[in-house]
Amino acid sequence: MSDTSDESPAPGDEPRAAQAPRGRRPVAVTLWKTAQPLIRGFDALLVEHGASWQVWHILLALGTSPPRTQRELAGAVGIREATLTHHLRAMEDNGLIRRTRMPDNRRVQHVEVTEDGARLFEELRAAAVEFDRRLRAVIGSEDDVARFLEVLGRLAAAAPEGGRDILPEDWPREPGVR
Amino acid sequence: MSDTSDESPAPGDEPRAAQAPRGRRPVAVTLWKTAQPLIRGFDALLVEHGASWQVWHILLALGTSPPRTQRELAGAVGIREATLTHHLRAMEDNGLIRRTRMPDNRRVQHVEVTEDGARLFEELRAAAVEFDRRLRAVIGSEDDVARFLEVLGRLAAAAPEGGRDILPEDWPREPGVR
DNA sequence: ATCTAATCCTTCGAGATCTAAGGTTTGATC
DNA sequence: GATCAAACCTTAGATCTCGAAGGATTAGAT
Repeated sequence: MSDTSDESPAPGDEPRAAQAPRGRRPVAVTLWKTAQPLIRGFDALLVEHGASWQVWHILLALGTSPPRTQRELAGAVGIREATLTHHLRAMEDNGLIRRTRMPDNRRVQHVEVTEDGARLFEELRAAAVEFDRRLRAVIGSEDDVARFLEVLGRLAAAAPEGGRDILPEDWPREPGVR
Repeated sequence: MSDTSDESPAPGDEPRAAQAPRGRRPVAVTLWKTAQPLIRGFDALLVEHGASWQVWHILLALGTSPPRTQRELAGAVGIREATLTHHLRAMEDNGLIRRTRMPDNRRVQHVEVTEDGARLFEELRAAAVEFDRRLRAVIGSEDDVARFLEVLGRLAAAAPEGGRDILPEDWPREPGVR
C-alpha cells in the first residue's frame, strides 16, 4: 500500500483543522496496515486453492494443539465463539470437519478433522510454507526474524488477558509493571 | 488472547506450552494476532470517547495529508471506497465532516473536517498519543522502535501495489527482486 | 459535435464479525 | 433432590467489509 509510507507530509503542508501527532506514526496503525494486506494476500493465495485464510487458520489450530472445546478453538484462532460456529457449520457442510457430542460431557462439541480436511490442509500447507519463507526473506536474517517475532510477542503479551473482554484501566501497561 | 503469546519468553507467565510441533510460527499469523488485539484495544479506548478506530483513522488521514478524492482517502485508511462511503455518510450525519462537490470537477466529493470533527479529534488525540507512548515503551528503546517500524515498512512495501487489487504471480517477492 | 472510455462515487447484495440473549447440560449449594 | 450458577454452544440482530454493478461527470478520439 502506498499509504504506508506517508511520512512525506508533502512540501508546503497546510495546517489543517485536524493535526496529526507530529512525526510519529502510531505503532498500532503501522502494525495494522502491514498485517492487513499481508493477510489479504495470503487469503487470496488460499482462495486459489479452494480455501480461505480462516479455514486454514482453523485447520492449523486443530492440528497444532487440538483444543478441547470450541471456546478454546475460537481463542486460538482469535475470533468469537459465535463466529466460529458460523465457520464450523460451513466446514462441516463441506466435509472438512466432523463434530460429535462427547458422552462424558454433552455440552461440548468435539471437533475432528476429516480425511478430506486433512488432505486440503496438506495441500494448503505447501502454499503457506512458501508464503512464509518469502516473508521471512523480506525481513532479513534468521536473527532478524527472531528479533522481530520477539517484539511482536511482547506487544501481544501486553494485550489484555481475555483478548478484548475487559480493558484494564491502565492499559497497555508499561514494561515491568504488573 | 493468551495464545498470541505462546512463544514469547514472557516474564512471569507460562500456563501452557502448546507450541507448534514443527517450529516456525507463520509470520503473517503472528503479525495478525498481534495487530488484532492491539487495534481492538485501541478501538475500545476510543469508543469510550464516543468515537471508533475507523473514525479516528479517517480524521487522522484527513489531517495528515488531506486527500483530494475519496478514493485517495480510502487508500490512506486501508479500506475500499464503498466502505468509506458508508463511514463518511455516518460521519456527515454526526456533523464531523462536510462534503461538497467541487465546481471545477463535479465528480469528486471534497471532504472537510468540521469544527465538531476537529474538536473530537483533538480529544481523541490525547488518548491516541498516550496509547502510542505505551506501545513504544513495550517495544523498547527509540532505536528498537525505529528498527521495528522499519521492518514493518519493508513488509508492507513487499505487498502488492494497489493494496490488494492484483496479486502478482510471484508474490511476495524476494528482497531486491524486481 | 458526438461517441467512447476513464474517473469518481454510490448502491446493492453477500459474507465475516461482534454483542447480547437463549438453550442445554453440568456442578455446587442448600 | 431442588435450585441456582456456571460452562458451552447456538441463534438473532447489527455493523463493517468487500466485490460488482450502476450513475454521473469529465477527457479523449473521431
